[in-house]
Amino acid sequence: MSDVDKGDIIVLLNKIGKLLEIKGESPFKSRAYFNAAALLETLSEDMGTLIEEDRLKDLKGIGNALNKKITEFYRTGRLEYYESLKKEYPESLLEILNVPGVGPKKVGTLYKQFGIKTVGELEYACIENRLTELPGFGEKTQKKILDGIKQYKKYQGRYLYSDAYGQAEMIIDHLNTLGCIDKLEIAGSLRRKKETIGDADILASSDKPNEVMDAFTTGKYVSDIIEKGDTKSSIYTGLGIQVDLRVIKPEEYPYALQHFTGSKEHNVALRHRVKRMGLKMNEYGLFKADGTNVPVSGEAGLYRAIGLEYIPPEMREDMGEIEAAADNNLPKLVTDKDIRGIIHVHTNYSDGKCSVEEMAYRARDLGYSYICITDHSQSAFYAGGLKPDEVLRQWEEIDKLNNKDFGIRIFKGIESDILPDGSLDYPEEILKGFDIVIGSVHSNFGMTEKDMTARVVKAINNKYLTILGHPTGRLLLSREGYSIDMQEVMEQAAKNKKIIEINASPYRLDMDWRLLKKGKEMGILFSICPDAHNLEGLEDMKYGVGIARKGWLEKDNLLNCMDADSILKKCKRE
DNA sequence: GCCGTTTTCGGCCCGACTGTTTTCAGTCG
Repeated sequence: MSDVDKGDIIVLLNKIGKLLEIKGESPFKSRAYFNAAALLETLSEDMGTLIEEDRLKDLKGIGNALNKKITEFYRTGRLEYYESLKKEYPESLLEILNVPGVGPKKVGTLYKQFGIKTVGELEYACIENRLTELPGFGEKTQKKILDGIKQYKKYQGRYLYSDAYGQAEMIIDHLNTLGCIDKLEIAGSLRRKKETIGDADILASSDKPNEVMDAFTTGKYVSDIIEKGDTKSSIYTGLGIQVDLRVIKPEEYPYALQHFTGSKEHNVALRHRVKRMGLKMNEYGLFKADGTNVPVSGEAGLYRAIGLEYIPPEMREDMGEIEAAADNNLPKLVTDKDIRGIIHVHTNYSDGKCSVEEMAYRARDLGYSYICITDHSQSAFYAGGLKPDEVLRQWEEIDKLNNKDFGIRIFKGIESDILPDGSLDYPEEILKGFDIVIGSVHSNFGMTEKDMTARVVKAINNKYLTILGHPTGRLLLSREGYSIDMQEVMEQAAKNKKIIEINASPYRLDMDWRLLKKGKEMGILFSICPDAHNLEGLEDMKYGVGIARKGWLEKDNLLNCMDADSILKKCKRE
């Protein structure tokens, strides 16, 4: 037995697909590898079982050849075909594909003609002015590649949702001052509320596209213009984020909005469906075989015209939403308004900036009916974790505030470290005084998956733990989560009726939305928590709601959609 | 490399912009 898991197989298939593109194989062959990888991604069944029972080949998209290759890799941890492919086209070529403006064909040519294998070698060749010697490569291409490398090295091409959203909003505000725009909206992964964003897409409808494009490319936020056309222009903002603006005719708006919201996978699946219906779909319309357009009213009308319920943008990831929409079986997604209260807030007792009272007042003003204060526990010395006597002092203060009855209930909580041995950070007599105990891992990240899973599982089995905080500890774009078996964690949480946090901080958004749907099916209750350290942090709740929506959650799946009394009842220990 | 109310062979989703081209390939979404 090797320790290959599904993620390893997906990575391998994608790598093979890309190397085949670089090699110049049939695009349909490489696509077969990408399709298989995407298929496995949506699969919740255990890979081991599937392979042992020889049911892999029953999946639509996996034939004889892929079945054999996946099985070989799963059993031995090695795929001979891939090893020989790597001898021909080294793995390091894949990194070059991340440079904007460089695709598989160019990588292939550069490798065959110049032996360029890395981003660094490519940069050097550009500086040496050697690229222009190649047919099909000119002065401008070389400059574009050099700019692309600069961009890639600076930011690796991805941004936090919150950063990208801020830039897009600024541009929308600027364009809204024009008089000639009919409709204007954010599209793309930003509209789908992905946790990180490659670029921001904005869609406008206007009868005067040139005026709109001129305004877009001359705004104060522009640091560089990448391209400028009648229907599409792209710029880099001061933060280095690429923003694409598309301008279309007003009558094309619903079709274009759907198209440019994506995801690519959702749209491919949708077009397959549309094709089977004898229709054709693109950003300009929905067409019958004779070429006449099917008129629709809005994006919802477009989905209706192809026999589907309206699919909210957050769900458009080809994770089963099309099938659910065809069966009129889409969930009624949670909204910001469903959230009744805030859990997971730090104050100046530990590493927060504000007092209990200040945080509570702001939460009240934001319309919430309760707030649960959860400062760090005593072992978190780096964050000023609370010693038992400080806990008692905070409880007194909370009791006093609650007696004033100023329009919001304050719960006593703690974000207790889950210590390396899996225990919580206070003796029982302190733990039992909290209304809510969030348990989080803040130390010893380097444990093996087995040990880390055991550590967290032990905490989940502790009767004083209410909520498992940021379950992987990841920091988006900067720190990988610790290795942990989330399947096991979710099973234990379901069994022990423990709540799992959706940390709404835009730096975390942990747990990952891709796991939420599964957790929901397992009957797990989640809680959207801002992990706020100041007043502004309370407004991060909206990011968590977006992630919950991506994970198909409804208000009944969320602890903090309950009222204050129900929460206390829910969190009461036997 | 996969698949079949169009098919066991010949298809496989669709279009804009750029650059290097005299009609198109590559990249991107």
